[in-house]
Amino acid sequence: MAKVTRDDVARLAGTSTAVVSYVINNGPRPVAPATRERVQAAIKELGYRPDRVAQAMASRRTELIGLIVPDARQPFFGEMAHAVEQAAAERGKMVLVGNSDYVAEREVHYLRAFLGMRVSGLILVSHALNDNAAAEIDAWDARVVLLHERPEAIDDVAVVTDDIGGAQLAVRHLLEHGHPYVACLGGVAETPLVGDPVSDHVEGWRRAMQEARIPTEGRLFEAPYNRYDAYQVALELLAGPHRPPAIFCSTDDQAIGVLRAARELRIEVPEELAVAGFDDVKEAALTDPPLTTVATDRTAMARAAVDLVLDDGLRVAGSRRERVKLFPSRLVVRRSCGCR
Amino acid sequence: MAKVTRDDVARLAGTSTAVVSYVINNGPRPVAPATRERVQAAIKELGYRPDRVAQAMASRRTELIGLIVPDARQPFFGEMAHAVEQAAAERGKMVLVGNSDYVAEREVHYLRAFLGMRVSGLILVSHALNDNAAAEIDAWDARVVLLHERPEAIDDVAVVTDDIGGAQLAVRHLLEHGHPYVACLGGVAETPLVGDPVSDHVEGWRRAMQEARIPTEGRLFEAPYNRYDAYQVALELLAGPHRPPAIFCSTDDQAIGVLRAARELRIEVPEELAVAGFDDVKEAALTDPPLTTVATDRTAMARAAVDLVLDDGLRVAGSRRERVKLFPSRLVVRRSCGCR
DNA sequence: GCATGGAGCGGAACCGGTTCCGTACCAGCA
DNA sequence: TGCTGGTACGGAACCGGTTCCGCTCCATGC
Repeated sequence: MAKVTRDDVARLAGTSTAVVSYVINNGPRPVAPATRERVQAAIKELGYRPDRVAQAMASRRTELIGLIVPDARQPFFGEMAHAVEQAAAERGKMVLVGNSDYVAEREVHYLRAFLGMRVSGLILVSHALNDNAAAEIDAWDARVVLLHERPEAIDDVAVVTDDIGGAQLAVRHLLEHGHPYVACLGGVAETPLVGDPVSDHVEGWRRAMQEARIPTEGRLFEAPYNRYDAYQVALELLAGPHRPPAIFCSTDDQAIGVLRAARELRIEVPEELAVAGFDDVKEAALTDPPLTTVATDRTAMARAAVDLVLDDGLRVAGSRRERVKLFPSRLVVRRSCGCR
Repeated sequence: MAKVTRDDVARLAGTSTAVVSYVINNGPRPVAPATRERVQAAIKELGYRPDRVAQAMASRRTELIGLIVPDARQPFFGEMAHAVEQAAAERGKMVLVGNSDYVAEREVHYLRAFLGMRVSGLILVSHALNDNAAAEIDAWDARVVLLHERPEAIDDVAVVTDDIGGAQLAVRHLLEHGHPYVACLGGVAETPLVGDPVSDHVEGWRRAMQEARIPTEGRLFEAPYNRYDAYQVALELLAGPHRPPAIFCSTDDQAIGVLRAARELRIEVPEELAVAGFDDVKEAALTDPPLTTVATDRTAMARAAVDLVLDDGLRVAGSRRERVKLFPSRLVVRRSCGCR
């Protein structure tokens, strides 16, 4: 099909290209109803579709939001990305997703690429944020919202959950079952970041243990945030001489790996080992036993992030206004912790 | 930071904007080494970054590939999307991902949106493809490659696996263990499509059963392609009066749901129930017991799809050249089928 | 010595829209 | 009737690049 431009439409409707533009965008200038109808008829007849690239070029705007996540294959990030996509669609925007794979330079790569495409805003759910990225963002004068994470380097606008508090809830709950202590499976921090939610989970664990006057030394273990690596680490830990009575994992995905390792070793959960996670991914309800975890409202958070980035997303490295939107987290009790 | 255009660069380097362009794109016109260096110095000094939108506008090309999947949260699609992203990155392209959520109109929506953004090609891994979508693609004269699926409406360029043959392998393998028959958990087809790989899995099951002269009537069950729905269906099926001795699932995700249901019902796998899936998602190695399945080379398929779409992706609804790239599938034997 | 040709570059058209500016036209009012 | 003001619209500049066209300059060949 031959390319149809707005010129063709204007010609057929007997008007100017400007008017066609106003009809398509509903203003801002008044258009006589009769003209409007002629234009619309012409558009339909020719099967005209405006060229988004040209629109973006001329208007210096796009309908795009960039989203950067570490790895969308992990359930938490996948679900978060999906929620952002939904929220964006509700506002007529499309989402570009980039997976950083936890590599800082890939993150900067996507940052650059997205900004070059003139996305109208950026949402970062990222582990690898560093000064390099901050500089990039600053140079482009971009609207950015941090979702779920809040590294130090960049901390103006963020949508986060109460990670420390949520973790405390979970650990306290485990302690109430009378376990002498609760071990913690934290993440492996390539770049230790203040504001990393997962390390905040570790912090929550630490606080809950301290409240109960239980020492934490030697009870913190580490694994990458996914089930596969957590499985390997758990196999060693649980088969070793100091198997903990209970373990709090900083992500559900890790907890799933731990459950799998326990089964492998014929350790009964929750009778011989209590397990809790964090995130309440969909799968947590279908593990065996179902996983006790801490839920966050991903849908609401995604919506908030989209709203913020579109309405008043800030330049990240500019004024330190500290606009942080905090969402509560709540404990979801299932069988893996020994209740019922 | 003030916007820097190539004009500024040209001025600083004492040359024309055209030359700047040739330097950035490495040709096609020769540029004297000295000039090239002056331009590069100017670019660096000014921190100039070309505007992708303007580039796309002027060159009528983009570095974008559109990818439409049903739901990237499902492991298979998530892994496929990741593979495509990798393959595209190797060729310097970026991927726009759209989730159709199995809804045909959302698919057309993304199709339209992506084409409006002048993606240089489209890769469809989609269930909902229909004539509507085909018309849209045709209207835009787009380059399209179908990955993993091959609906009738659109069948020129496709990258697929040997779904029927792979399923036969798995079912034959199950039969060799002496089970009187193998049940099949197929998909729920909103729109029955010839070329739907998952229904091809069912077809493979049917053929393998026929080879062995075993009737298939009443032995085909249906569930949506994810573990959650499959779990529900399996609970009923396995608790009912006609529990099959073995079951072949059309996707691994479904098989995971079946395994979970079996555990819930205290049915031992593989002793009391043999299970096999299809796809060999990463998680299949970590189920309990590990899942026997049929593997396809997603990395190679994704790469092939990217190559096809960039090099000689065809207009889908044009000539019926039937360019189909078939990849073999192979059986991966793990414990869930009773071996070892 | 002069035609030939290719390398290197500047100028300008162009991609397909948006948006500013100016004007024609008509109604309302003095 | 003449002036004012607002409505509807046409013309054209502009967004920031790419790419075509043609010019200059210099080396080469006869």
